This record gives sequence, C-alpha cells and structure tokens, in this order.
Amino acid sequence: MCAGSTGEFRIPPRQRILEAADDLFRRVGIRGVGVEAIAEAAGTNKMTLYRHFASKDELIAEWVRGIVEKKEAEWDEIAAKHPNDPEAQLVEWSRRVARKFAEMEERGSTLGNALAELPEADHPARRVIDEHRAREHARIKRVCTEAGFPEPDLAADQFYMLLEGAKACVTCIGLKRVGEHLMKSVDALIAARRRENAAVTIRAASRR
Amino acid sequence: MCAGSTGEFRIPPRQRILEAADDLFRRVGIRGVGVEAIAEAAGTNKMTLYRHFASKDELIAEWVRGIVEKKEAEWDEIAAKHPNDPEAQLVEWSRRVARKFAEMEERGSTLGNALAELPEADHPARRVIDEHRAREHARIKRVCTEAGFPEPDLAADQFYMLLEGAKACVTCIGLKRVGEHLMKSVDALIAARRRENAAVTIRAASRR
DNA sequence: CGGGCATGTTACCGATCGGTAACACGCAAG
DNA sequence: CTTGCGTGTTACCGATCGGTAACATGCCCG
Repeated sequence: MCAGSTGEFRIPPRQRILEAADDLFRRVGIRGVGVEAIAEAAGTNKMTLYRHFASKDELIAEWVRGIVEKKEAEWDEIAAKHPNDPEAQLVEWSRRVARKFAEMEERGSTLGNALAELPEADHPARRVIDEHRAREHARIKRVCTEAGFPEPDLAADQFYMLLEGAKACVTCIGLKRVGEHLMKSVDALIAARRRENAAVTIRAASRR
Repeated sequence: MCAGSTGEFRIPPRQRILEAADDLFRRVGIRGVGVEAIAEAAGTNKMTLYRHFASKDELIAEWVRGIVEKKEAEWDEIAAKHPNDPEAQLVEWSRRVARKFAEMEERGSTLGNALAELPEADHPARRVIDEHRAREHARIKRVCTEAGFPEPDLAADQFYMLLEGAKACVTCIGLKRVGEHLMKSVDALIAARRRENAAVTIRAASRR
C-alpha cells in the first residue's frame, strides 16, 4: 500500500511534491486538482505538503518560478553557445521552442493556461509570470539590437508574437506544421533584416 | 433589494443568464464563478437557471456556441461586404480583430482561456471550440486559395498563427502595438504574395 | 374569473475543497 | 538512551460548489 517502497525515493518530499504538481497542473489544470491528490501523487500526504508550502497558491507560485527559471536558464545557455552571434541565438531559440511543442500538444502553453486559470490580479503566480514575460521580451529586444535590427522594439514584438502564436496554435493546427512555420518565419525575419541592411549599405556606398 | 425593478427587463431570463455568464466567465473565468453568482447577476436565481440549462457544463457550451456563432457571422458579413475580393476580406478581418483587442486587454483570448479551464477532453464546450477552429481555419484556407496564394495551406496557417499570436500577446505587449503588428503582418503577407505572383507572371512571359 | 405555466424563494443534499490539530513513527546526532 | 526533528496518519473544520425538492407567486390567456 505504502508508495514509499517504490523507487524514485531518497528524493526529499518538497521536490517530489513540485514534480507531482508539475505533472498534474499541466494535465488537468491548476484548479482541476486538489492538494490532496498532489500530495498522494508525490507519495506523501497533505500535511507534509503544507509543511513545505504555506498554501496552494504558494505552491502554484513556486511551480511557476521553477518553470521560468528553466526557461531563462535556457536563454543563458543559448547565449553562451553562440557568443557574439545574436542571429544564431534567435535561430537556435526558435528551434528549441519548436522542438518542445511535442510536450504540450494536448494542453497548449503551460504559462498561458496558468494565467487563464488565475483571474485574480494579485495572485503571487501572476506576478512571477508577468515579470518573466517582461524579462523575456526585453531579452529578445536586446538580442535584436545586437543583431542590427533597425527597429529592435518592433522586431522583438514580432518574434514574441510568433512564439506565442505558435504555442497557441499547437492544439488546433498540429505541432509539426506549427514548428516548421515558426522556424521558417524566424529565418524569414532575419533574412529580411539582412537584405534591408545590405540595401542600406549599398545605398550609402553609392552615395559617396 | 430585488433587482427586478431596474431596467434591462422584459428580456427573458434565459438571455439574461447568458449575458451575465458572458460577463462573469470573461472576467473571473469559468471555474471562478458559481452558478448561484451567475443567476444573481442575471437578476434571477439558481432554480430558473437550471430550468433553462441542464447543467453548468451545458451553460458553458451554450455560451461558447453564442461566441462562435457571432464570430462566424462576422466572417459571412466580411465576405458579403467584399464579394470576389478575397484580399480585402483578409485585410478587413485583420482590422476587425485588431479593433477587438481592447475588449480583452486584461484576460486574453476568451476561447483560449475557456480551453485552458476545461481540461476534460470530452467536455461539450471543447467540441464546439475545436469544430469552430477547424471551420475558421478551413475558411481562411479557402479565402487564401481564392486570393491566389500558391500554397493556401501554408498561408492559412500563417494567418491563423498571426491571429492567435496577437491574441495571446495582448496581455504582455499591449493591445495597440499588437494590433498594429497584426495588421502590418497581414498586409506584408499579401504584398509578398503579389510580388511573387507578379514575378512568376513575368518569368512566364519572358520565357515565351 | 379561473386555470396553467413560467418564474421566484427557501431550504436542503452530498461532494469536494483548502487548511488545521493532534498524535504516532522513525531516525540521526548528542 | 534520549532528545528532537522531519515525516506519516487520521480526523476534522468551515466554506463552497453543483444540483434538487417543494412550495409560493405572478401573469397571460381562455
């Protein structure tokens, strides 16, 4: 009966709870699962859960924090892999996002769904997501500036809309085509920027 | 005390309930409001609500039906306004979507949020949304075919991703910029198609 | 006038939920 | 050994939820 005899143990309960919450929140939604079910799925019980998290809302916020930390760490990884090559960073980022679509085929964007389930404007998890999005958008804008986009603000918006649009369409268009279109669109935006910059250079050169 | 003395009456309760549900579902989410609060907001009570809707899930489905009917009627309207001019239809559609962003600044896409709150795969409202999306995608594809896009399937996906991406980004980028980018992107896709078709025509002409 | 039908009102049910109290167990360190 | 801490277990609380029963009211139509 006791789930403790199975493997996966030696892991402290706090982490197991977060992993169970991650699985359940994605599959049935934040409001679709109770704390008891989360604790049980983690091989522990409600009381232990409440010894590690002040409330369900705090557990949600902590779960969201883990997700955005992973996403932002990935950006660091990409930047470290292609130093001084912002275009390659944008391309690799689109590839990684496209590859990750398989995980969310059924339920769409995890953070987007979380926001939809948390209408209260002052929910702790909302702040985490909002601040993350602001940081991500600023980061893309910085990369666009480095890549020489004449209007990095506009370019960043376009990339961000592509990203979110792709995520939102996975459930209705199909992950394979969406991933391809995302990658193609990113490539097209970069190619267009190159052509434009080249044209400007040519015009400037022919003027002297 | 009784809300019945105020105006807005003579309207049958079923419609009032649907209107109240529309307001509350958008503001606090489907799972964020109970049937009692909906009935009260409609100036009636729970019992009357259950005389018109078999269950809360059926009320949700009916609410979604109303939304998709409005959206599809708008497509008919657009088609009637620009007969035999598919490009103008796409442009006007992007304008209307952009204009409607103001309504959803706070909470994002209504149908997207609804899907996020309904994880059960067999929920009646899910089917309504899924079928609507399939019809809308097919419709865009048809318009793209009529507009002479060489790959209407791909073009339809792109338009659809633009639409959903814009909706998903309203909450994090701002409705004004998102609307402008959506319209600009649609225009750009159409302009690119024109250039390409023209180039094909020229190549074909110079070949003979 | 009278009957019938839609609506309003109240009370209630069982289930589930987030959260807490009290206590028992195990285990590692002093 | 014993002290103490993290964990497991059980039972419980109040609130809320979706949904129903039974009865009272009002209003339209014949």
